[in-house]
Amino acid sequence: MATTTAAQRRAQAKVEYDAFLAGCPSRKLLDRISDKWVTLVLSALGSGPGCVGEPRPMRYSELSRLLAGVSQKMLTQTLRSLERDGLVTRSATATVPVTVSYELTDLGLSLHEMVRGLKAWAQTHMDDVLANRESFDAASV
Amino acid sequence: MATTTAAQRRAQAKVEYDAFLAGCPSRKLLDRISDKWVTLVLSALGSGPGCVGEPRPMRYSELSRLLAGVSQKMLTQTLRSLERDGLVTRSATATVPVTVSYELTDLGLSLHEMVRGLKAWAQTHMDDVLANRESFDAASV
DNA sequence: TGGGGTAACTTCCTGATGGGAAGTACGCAC
DNA sequence: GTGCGTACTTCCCATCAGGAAGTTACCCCA
Repeated sequence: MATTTAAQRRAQAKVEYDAFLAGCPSRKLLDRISDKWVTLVLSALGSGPGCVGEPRPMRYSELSRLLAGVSQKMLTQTLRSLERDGLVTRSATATVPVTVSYELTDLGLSLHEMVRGLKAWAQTHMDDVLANRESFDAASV
Repeated sequence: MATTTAAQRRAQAKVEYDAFLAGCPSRKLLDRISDKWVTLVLSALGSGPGCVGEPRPMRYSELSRLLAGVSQKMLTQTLRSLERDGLVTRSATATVPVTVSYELTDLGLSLHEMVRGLKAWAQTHMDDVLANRESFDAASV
């Protein structure tokens, strides 16, 4: 047949791209999204401050305040690359001073589903990890 | 009451730890697991070369070959920190030369569930991202 | 009319970090 | 005793992230 369904194309992509290969474009993409600021920005845009809300647009300054410790440079850089990859949209309104807000696209939302799990995992398993570190450090004195 | 169940403690941890805060330990943990080599190592140990198999132990050299482009330094460093955090176990058998193999713990397996999604996402949405980049770059000439 | 304020960057400098390559330890085989 | 294979470890350098200060554009208040 001449046409393929989305599911078929996706299944094919799975064998075409292999993120284990250094030269594969999907490896570079995986490197890009396996980044702490990407994870935090997507978490913020996807479920708000408490990580329990709905996806909603957020302003630059709001993100900057929420993601404690992010430098302006890194935030701008991260948002720019997410925009380029089609994961967020940037919209500036001509108020004074100019107001810029960022929002997840559908594609960004699909990645958010994955990333949200990471943040939740870190928070729920923190105690386990801490305990493991303690016993590891104690053993290797 | 004086005792708490594991589930209660976990629910409490969710509010105690907030990875958005720069000083929170879970933020540092999230930074640690939002790392390209962590993602790739966990993917490899969790589902083998094609990302379709079962979790199984892998040798240092096997990982090094599979994760094309990883330096020995980074692989050792990543494995060490995963071991410290209780996500993998390291077992050396006294053959000649010594054989070392790494295997996911239950904790590592639970993180693998999240991480596997990231790699799959990168591979299935590669084309979308590529298309977005093209139109973005074309628009900003 | 000019000084101050704010949002969203941008630039510069410097310290940290990742990659590459070379070195190490061990023990057997030749 | 020399060479090899595995699993590291160390050193050096290029790149990169963080911090702080500068930039633009416009309005408000005196």
